[in-house]
Amino acid sequence: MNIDLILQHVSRYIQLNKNEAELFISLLKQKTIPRKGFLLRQGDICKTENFIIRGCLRTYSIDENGVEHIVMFGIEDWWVGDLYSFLSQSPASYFIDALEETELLQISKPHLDELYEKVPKFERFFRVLFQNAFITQQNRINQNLSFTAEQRYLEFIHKYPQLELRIPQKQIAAYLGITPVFLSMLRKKFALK
Amino acid sequence: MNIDLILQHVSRYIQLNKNEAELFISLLKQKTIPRKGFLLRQGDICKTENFIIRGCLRTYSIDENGVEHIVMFGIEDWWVGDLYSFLSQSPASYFIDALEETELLQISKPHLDELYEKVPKFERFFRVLFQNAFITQQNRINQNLSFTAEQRYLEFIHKYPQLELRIPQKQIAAYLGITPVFLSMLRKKFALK
DNA sequence: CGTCTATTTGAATGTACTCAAAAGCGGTGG
DNA sequence: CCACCGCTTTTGAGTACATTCAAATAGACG
Repeated sequence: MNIDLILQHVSRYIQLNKNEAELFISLLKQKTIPRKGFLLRQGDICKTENFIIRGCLRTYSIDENGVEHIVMFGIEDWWVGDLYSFLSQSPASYFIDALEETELLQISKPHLDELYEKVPKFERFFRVLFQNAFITQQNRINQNLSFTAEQRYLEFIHKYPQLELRIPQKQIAAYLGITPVFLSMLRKKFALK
Repeated sequence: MNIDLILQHVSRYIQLNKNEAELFISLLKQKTIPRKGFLLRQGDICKTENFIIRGCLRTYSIDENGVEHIVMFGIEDWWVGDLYSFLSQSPASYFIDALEETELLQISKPHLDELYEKVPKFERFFRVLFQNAFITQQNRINQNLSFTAEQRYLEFIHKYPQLELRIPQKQIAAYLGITPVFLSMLRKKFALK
């Protein structure tokens, strides 16, 4: 079980002694999701928060016209899940599926509560994580308000150059909030320059 | 100094004993901002996180064409600030000003760090706060991707009926990401039905 | 009461979408 | 290993949603 990655990840924010690290690890469960496999469907209860060791997931909704809208991509070193569903144990708003075969470490709500209880440092760990996520999301909201589709696309490939190579164009369009057709037109325009 | 509101707010998530509450309060500074007054300008360093006791603030950016885009409104019981600027003590991306005369309780970065140190429960407090803010923002991102301007407007007045009455239409347009002119057209359409 | 700002209205324009069809690409089975 | 099938991307034409510009009207505040 590939534990090093998550211990390294945690150690960027808090220091664990041996006992604490062992407890933490004992609360995790490994899972592998094949390409195109689902981690969560709209309407399910989200039972776990999920740390990605390897692979790529997308969190998305499907609107009344059947169009997919991606609220986030997850790759190595990221946590994914439907947080509201997880916390309230109510039906999920989002689908989560794999764009590549993906290896996860999962923690259930009871286990996470136990972890907060026994190792309160994890309050800080997740406080910092959510803090950062808040900043990232606020940025994205601001950019969605301020920028045209063209600017948002350029910003995306500038900020996530790795992702652009791994992910079909169609998915990038669903993240930017435009149609694949329109994204194709934008790219053609750039190619001419 | 009106402290009850913030103590009540904190007690929704963590329990403080008398000493802890006194320490917390001792780290806060009160401030009043007049209508149209600024709490923060783009380029300033954001020195404090700010809890709103009374009034209404807006956090916004101004794009290259001089157009304002509102990333959030803040009213009673909310925290506002430019979080990235606050944490890194680097120049702010956002302006924050008052739509109404607003009363704040402010905590500086050194004081907040001291608070985390001396009363670690506050790690949990802010962890939960950021958790909730994350969910709210993710929702907004999803709605910006999924909905037309018309749907977003209806959603807004449904979700924040109090705000709609307190805030000029122009500001709502800047929050929804549309022009005031177009919002006016939408409203006319509804009035006819 | 007068000034300044917000809102409304109308016309012309632009950005992004829909629909339809063709071309490209990748995975799978024969 | 090649051929085929399904999915993604491209291309083009027509359309819809939202913007810009300009001017008139309404409302708020000193």
